[in-house]
Amino acid sequence: MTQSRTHNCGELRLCDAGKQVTIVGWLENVREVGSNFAFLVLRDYYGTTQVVVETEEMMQRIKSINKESTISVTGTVRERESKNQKLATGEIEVVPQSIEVLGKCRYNQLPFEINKSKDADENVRLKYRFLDLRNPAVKKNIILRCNVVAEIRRLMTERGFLEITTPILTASSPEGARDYLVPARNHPGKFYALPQAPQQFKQLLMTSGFDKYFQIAPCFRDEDARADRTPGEFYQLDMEMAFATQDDVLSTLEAVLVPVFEKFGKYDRVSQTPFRHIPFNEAMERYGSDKPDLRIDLEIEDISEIVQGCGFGPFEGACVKAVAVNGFDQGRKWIDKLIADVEVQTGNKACWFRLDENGELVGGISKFLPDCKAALAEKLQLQPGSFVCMAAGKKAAAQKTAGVIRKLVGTRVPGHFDENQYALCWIVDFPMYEMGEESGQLEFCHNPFSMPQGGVKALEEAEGDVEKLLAINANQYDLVCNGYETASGAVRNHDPEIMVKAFQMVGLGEEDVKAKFPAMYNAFCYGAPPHAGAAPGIDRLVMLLCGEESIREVITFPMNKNAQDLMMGAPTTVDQIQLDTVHIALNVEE
RNA sequence: GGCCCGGUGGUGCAGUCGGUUAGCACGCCAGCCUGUCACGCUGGAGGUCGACGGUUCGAGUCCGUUCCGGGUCGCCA
Repeated sequence: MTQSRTHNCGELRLCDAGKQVTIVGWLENVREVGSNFAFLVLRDYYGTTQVVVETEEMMQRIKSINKESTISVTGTVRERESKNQKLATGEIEVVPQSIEVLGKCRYNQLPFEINKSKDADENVRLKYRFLDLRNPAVKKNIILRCNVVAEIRRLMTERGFLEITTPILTASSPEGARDYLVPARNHPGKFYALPQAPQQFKQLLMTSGFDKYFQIAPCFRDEDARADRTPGEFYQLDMEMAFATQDDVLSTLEAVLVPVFEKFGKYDRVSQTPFRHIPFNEAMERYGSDKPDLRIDLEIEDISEIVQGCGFGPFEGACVKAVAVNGFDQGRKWIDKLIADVEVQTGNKACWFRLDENGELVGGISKFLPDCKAALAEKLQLQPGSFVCMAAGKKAAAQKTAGVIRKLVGTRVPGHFDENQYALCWIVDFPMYEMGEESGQLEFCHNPFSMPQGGVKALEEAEGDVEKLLAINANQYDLVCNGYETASGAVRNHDPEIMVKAFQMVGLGEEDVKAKFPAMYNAFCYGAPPHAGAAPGIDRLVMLLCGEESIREVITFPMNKNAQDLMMGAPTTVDQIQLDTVHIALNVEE
């Protein structure tokens, strides 16, 4: 580059007319108007600026330059003859004296058009992510993410939190997700693991007396992807506070996250603090989910007792949940789509009935229900034109299915979904234990680090009584925003004796605790502070702020669903020498 | 691993009941156009319809198998 730029492509204004400038960027478009006259659009990070070519010499010069080449234009700023009010730089143009190609684009046909890259096939976008990111509409999410992270750092630091980094190469943890393993060259047969979260490190920092810790922490989990869950790696605002209660953590996160939602969010409305607290059991009962979307005003009703004996097989002896809407005017096709979508998302079939304009039971399973009609009408506040969709089964399955019905009906029937807001709530009082579906044994419901409510006393009183144990709640909480789990946290169990007791309830002993969490168990025996913390997911938070439905839109270089990086070609095979160095023999089926 | 949806020129999509030369928009190439800004106009190139097999006189379309992608269930302490 013979001449450094004097201005960027977003800053020239009418007052700059007459100045000699050099601007650089990507050749976004060429509009030829007449054989000796053309407009070039030059784009950089900051914006676009129009360059007008008026001489035959310059026309020849630009003919050979492919779009998306980088060029340097030196020339004079001039007031436009016809201005474009839609553009920040729309009042001026640059008349070039020289145009230098800095980086030639060797292809005149791109894999996709830059400004339409969001419509392109995702494989192609991910393979050419560097081109995809040239699109300002794609780039904007990444920029927002940077600003969000900077703001979070500022707010946390302001509140006295220290950002402390923790190891990436660490020990495999025995529970939770599958680990990513890294062979240890100097220790044949042994492996490091990438951390699923800095959980144990941050708790150890508390025992070391770092009062308030946070970290924008990479976390690695070898689990399958979802639309809102990237495979492989993701980032959390990992935070922990010593000598803190649940309320200390919740109010800290409210104080940090609300300004972030207000400043960067797509929607202006954000829930007022303190956010609503909804106990887990209540959330499951009323919303059929531990991450309810509170923008939907529908709630689930239990009609198990009303419909017992109605003669419809799946209802017999089952838990039956219903979602009702009034003023329903959709046809059979709509309903069939709903039932099909519920089945796709839950694996369970929903059933339904309607009341027609005369208040008569019609459609679906209505023929089984005449005897229950009055009771149903009272419980569900039915009117002529009501639609009721139901799920039956074991309690948890019926709740979950009804939760999906609530979400689909609420967003599809007009008037029940107040979309343009951030509806936040805390889900609290998660159960400490649950019955394992496969094992039939008592298991930790979420994680074994949480302090059981009532402490060791609650455990001792419930010991041996499965019902009582299942009723014990943990000091554990999730932050939910618009139906997405946005953060998860707990008051930790910092007492080795309570830890051992908690493990005993699931059939494990002191030796197991020591073996699974040696550092923490050891550290807690040397005087640990009560502590609590949480970890909001950065990717999901930014996704909510941007209003994106795919998490890949807020990750700079995302992997695809199958945890492949199509751009870099990861994962790859490696040389035999590399394998030998780390003492790995492959056992791969053809 | 199960289920649902999709795969058609470089890109996005249409393609009816199985029937003639597979359409449209954008992009690309050529020509025209002196104020465009989603520039416009005219013409052109570009397709083994994901792959394999089957049914049929005839398959983009129907059937089977398979590959790839997305969604979802399982999974995610």
